[in-house]
Amino acid sequence: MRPALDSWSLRDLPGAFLAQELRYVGAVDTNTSPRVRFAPSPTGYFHVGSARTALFNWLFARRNHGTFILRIEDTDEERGREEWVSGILSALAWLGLEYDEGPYRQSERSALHADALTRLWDGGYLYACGCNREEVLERTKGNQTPGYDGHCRELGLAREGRALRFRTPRDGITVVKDVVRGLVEFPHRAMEDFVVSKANGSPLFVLANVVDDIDMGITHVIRGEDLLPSTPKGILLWKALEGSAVELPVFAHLPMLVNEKRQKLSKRRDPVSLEYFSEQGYLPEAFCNYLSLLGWSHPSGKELMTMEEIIQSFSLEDINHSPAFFDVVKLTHMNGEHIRLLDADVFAARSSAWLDTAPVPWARDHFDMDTYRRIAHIVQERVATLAEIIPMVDFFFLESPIYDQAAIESLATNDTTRKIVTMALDIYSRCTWAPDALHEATAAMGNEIALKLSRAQAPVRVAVTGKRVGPPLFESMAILGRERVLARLHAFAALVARTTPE
RNA sequence: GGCCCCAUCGUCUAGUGGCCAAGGACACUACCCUCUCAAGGUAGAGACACGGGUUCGAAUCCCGUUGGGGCUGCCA
Repeated sequence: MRPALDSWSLRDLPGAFLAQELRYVGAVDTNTSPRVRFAPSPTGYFHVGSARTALFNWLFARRNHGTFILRIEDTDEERGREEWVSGILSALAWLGLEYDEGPYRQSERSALHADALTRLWDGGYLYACGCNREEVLERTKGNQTPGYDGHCRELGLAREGRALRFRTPRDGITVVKDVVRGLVEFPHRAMEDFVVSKANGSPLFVLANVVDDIDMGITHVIRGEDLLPSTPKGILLWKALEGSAVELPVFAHLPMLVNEKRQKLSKRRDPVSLEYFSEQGYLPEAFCNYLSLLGWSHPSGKELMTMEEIIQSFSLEDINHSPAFFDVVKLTHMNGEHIRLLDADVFAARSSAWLDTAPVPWARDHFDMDTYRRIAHIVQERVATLAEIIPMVDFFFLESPIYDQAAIESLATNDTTRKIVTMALDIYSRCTWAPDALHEATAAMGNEIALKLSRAQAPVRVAVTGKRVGPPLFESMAILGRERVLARLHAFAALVARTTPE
């Protein structure tokens, strides 16, 4: 299905290409150190598809001791917005994908693009076009091959004030050599004379993208598969600019990330920004780990990996062909695994830092780091996201717990509740204040009225934490302290009395 | 419509002609563990889209069909 890379280097490369390769013999560094770029356009918030592309570029650069370049493709001043640019920057920062060069702004490189345009014009590769979209559509309505009909191709129109089109060869094909797809052939007759610059003179994507790639010495173009159809256009431009014998970059078109309807993830249609994941308490390393598994897999099949492990085994050749659905459920599970991988003190530090800016129900100055440190390891082994910590520890930092109404009501109609609370008030005021002793005391209490521990602890749990589920009760009580526990039991008794229906 | 890409459990994938009565992970089910909830452990259910070839032998190679997707902008 996919020809080996070296099979085509011998077979279909022209002699000139081989000569080109020979020039680099001895020039060790330029030939062995790859240069890749992540080139987002600031036309929407940063979503997971962009993150995956950025990650794969970064992984490839790190694996091969190459250079990872960030280039903002902001040539469309109509759609670009400055806040989207900072969104890109902060997303990359959160992901931990630091770039070695950039951020370059394409809009600041217009002199370069203008120069390329002039060279192409002078070389006869371009022609001016005065048609507008409506006219073209009108003329080509019934055509077999869609797109521009070449109306102005031989008109010899003056360049000024007109859009410029590339004179696509009528015959022949352009072959895209792609590491993940193999050789992909595009017949020229199915390619239109595409526009390279607008009537106002500003360059379009294909042009600016290629000119900048050439200028920056990009060796590997790693991007989404949606860009595959525009690649032959880029190659045509590349050859027009650099000569047909030029050494093209290695292309790697990554399979699309799709939504539940198997459509390409879109900024408008699938509003899941990266910000959401950091706000929900996903760990960037877990996020990257999960993302790395979308279209790529470790040769051993290992899934839970550190960034270092991923870097060490990452390779473009191992990327698969099919689109992948971004599954938040699996991401969440993996996030939990990464949380559990953390050293206890690291978890305490990172999670408390996250809590610091998260929406929490307690007053900020009621948060107590010493208490948190004591409970953190218990929380660590049962949450999948940092956001799940909040309801699990809130009762430590609240004056009185947030009561689960359903729990209160069901306990209030239960006779044993009152008994247990009364007994608990008594026994907890006398017993040793330690998890084991509290465990025994509660079990003994249950024994007296023939209740299993699971039943006997329930009212106590609700009284102390406000909820039916939570961290281990006796450890929590030990940390909370005898006074506060007793106070909550009293308050709870009153609450139950008030709630009890006659 | 045209061009291009893709096709293994619900999902992400392993698989590059025999080691596959198809392996792993998430989700699901049952059980174990257990003070609740998780975590953890064990077991289970679950897929090669279809049809033709090639071959002693095909999930793997070829052709076709079907299905899905991408592109088709003076967006990127």
